Amino acid sequence: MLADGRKEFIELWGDMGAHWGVPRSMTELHALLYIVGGPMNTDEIMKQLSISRGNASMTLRTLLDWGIINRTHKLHDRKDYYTAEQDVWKLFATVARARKRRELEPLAARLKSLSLKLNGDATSEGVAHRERLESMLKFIVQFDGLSDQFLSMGGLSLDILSNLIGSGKKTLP
Amino acid sequence: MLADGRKEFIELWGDMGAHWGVPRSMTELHALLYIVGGPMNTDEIMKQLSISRGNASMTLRTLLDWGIINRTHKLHDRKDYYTAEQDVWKLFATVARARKRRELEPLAARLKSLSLKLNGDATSEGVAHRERLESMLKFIVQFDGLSDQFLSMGGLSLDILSNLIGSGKKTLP
DNA sequence: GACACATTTCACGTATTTTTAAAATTAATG
DNA sequence: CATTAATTTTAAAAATACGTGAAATGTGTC
Repeated sequence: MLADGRKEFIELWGDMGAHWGVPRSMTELHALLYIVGGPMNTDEIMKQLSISRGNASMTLRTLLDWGIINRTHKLHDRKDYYTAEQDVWKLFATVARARKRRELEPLAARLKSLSLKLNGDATSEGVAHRERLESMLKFIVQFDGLSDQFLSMGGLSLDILSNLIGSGKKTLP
Repeated sequence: MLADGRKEFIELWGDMGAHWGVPRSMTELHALLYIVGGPMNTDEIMKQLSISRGNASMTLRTLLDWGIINRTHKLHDRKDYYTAEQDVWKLFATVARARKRRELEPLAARLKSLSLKLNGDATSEGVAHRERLESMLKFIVQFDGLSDQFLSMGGLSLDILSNLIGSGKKTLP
């Protein structure tokens, strides 16, 4: 039913997900909704991707949790319909923010408490270890802060920053 | 032999790796070398992490490939010794560049060829699909370019950019 | 409030990935 | 050039993650 190019896009997106440690069906399902553009219900999705109802249900829920798809309804139809966010920047920012919250922030917190724990150790070795730990921590905190700012800049950030950093060299003639 | 805090750091780093789809022993081994700071040989590493020689060997090779540890030697000792890069920015930039090359660039290439393939389809549906595909592609290409610039800025990038973007608001008093 | 349909949960089997242990290869020393 | 030590490869075992289908739980309609 879906033309070749679209199937290939879905596969491609699935490969990408697999590479990133995200279940293949997660990114595939999202790719399907993204490329189709309009709302689809669970059965249509199951058929297109040939996945089970259970899998579809769990994956849809996770995508909803991540905030990159939405649930809608049609009149006189009890089925749930799903649509993907079409703004690529929003998509990216949502996923990035979620990852940041789930991974970077807990990491920083654990490093911080570890650093405190090492305070007691006054041996030269202990001090050296704490220093290394702290430069790691410092980096992560800085990176975290920068990504906050970056993500709150909105969709034009990429253009703006490219110009800022590259001192305008790389723009088109 | 290793104090508690260090063990915890290794575990923490291992957890992080697992989250990112990288084998746990990969990031653990790197964490060990990073926190210890000095050169270690395979046997010391095996003992500390209680992993097999085979595992240690394969993991060390991969870390060498990634360019985040180095091989050294001691006089009158045939064993190989390994040290981790201590500069956190270099560490980050190396890993990021490798990921970029291995993931972002092939992705962009595949999207590009897909977009061409869809050119033949002149139905309104086909056109809509190609448009979505192309906004995705455009984003990825832009992002790719920006990260190139970012990664070539060196260790002070984080500070500099924070000030640039945040218009100096978030610096210390 | 009971029926029909839709969704979610969960225990299970399957597949993939990671680790191990042992065999093979490579290199170094006397 | 043989012997010993170190490393890499390999194949099997263990661990983990993934998807499935059926049963259970919801939800709206008559």
